[in-house]
Amino acid sequence: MSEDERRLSIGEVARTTGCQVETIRYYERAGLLAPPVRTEGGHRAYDVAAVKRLSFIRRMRELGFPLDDVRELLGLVDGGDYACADIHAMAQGRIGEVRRKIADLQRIEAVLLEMTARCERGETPDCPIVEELFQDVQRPGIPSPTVD
Amino acid sequence: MSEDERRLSIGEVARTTGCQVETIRYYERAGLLAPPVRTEGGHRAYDVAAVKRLSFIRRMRELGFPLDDVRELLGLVDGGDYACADIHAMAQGRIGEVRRKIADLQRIEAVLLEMTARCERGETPDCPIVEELFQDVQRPGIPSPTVD
DNA sequence: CATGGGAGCTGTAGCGACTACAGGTTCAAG
DNA sequence: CTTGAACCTGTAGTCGCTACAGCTCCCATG
Repeated sequence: MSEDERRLSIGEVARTTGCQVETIRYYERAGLLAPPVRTEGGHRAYDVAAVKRLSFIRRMRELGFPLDDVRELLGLVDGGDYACADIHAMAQGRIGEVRRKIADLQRIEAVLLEMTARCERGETPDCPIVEELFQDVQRPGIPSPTVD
Repeated sequence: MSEDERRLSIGEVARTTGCQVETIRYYERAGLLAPPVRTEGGHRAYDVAAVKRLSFIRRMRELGFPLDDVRELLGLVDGGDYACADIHAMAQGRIGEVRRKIADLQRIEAVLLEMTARCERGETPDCPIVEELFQDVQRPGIPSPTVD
């Protein structure tokens, strides 16, 4: 028996990929991971390919791709009919989102810094932060779309 | 009747605060906004204080505070027994989170840029991005906690 | 005064991506 | 053979809304 035929339990897969056991089962339910063969007792027994696939999913998730994107890309790879250009475009789109998010967060940081700078953090309930937030004027404000 | 006694419909409140009608009702259910008086027909009729409170909630949300924090802070303000220092600490904590998130996103951006730089976006299915993501080696990687 | 339609009402289900049980079965070490 | 960790299924909960469905209400126009 070669190295490629080794079977791993779901717990071993979880440890090697850094995913949680429940998440792996969730990915199977969600159609991202094919149902593996089972032992006589009904336990999942994964092969090396499944581990690679799961690592792929995990890396895409770490880069912030939504599961729909992961599913799409896996579909293309499975079919073997994907073009490098498509994947490039996907990554480019993601870069745009990340940049927008960074910009939003930097604006939020600036507002928070400005607020805390004016705060004397005393024992009295006269907090300029609270006062500012309770203003009835519409502040120029922080972008609404992607807040967090 | 003074200006302070004017009553507003939920739709008017939504327009002046920039919240959505459903969100306002959700905040009421969630215990952030006291149930307002009702008209004979059962429609909510808000006063000016409610509008201020809702604007406060909205601003905190825009700054990325979770509803639990908003609830807590409103509780303190309602009780009148809050200390400026506590609020300062809360804001400081939030600044830390924002900074961590920015750092994570910058790392993600760097990885995505590096990946796309090596991509020739051709018509063939030999994409270095896909290949990289399918590596079975554990990459140094992106921090797991706050991905997006 | 009737009518139409926009706004409001309640209650429930859905989103994304997990996470956390409860209550059972299997596996492997001692 | 016994123990207890790991596994199984199925369901419900998380967060902060959002989107119905199927009503009722309000008000302006004819």
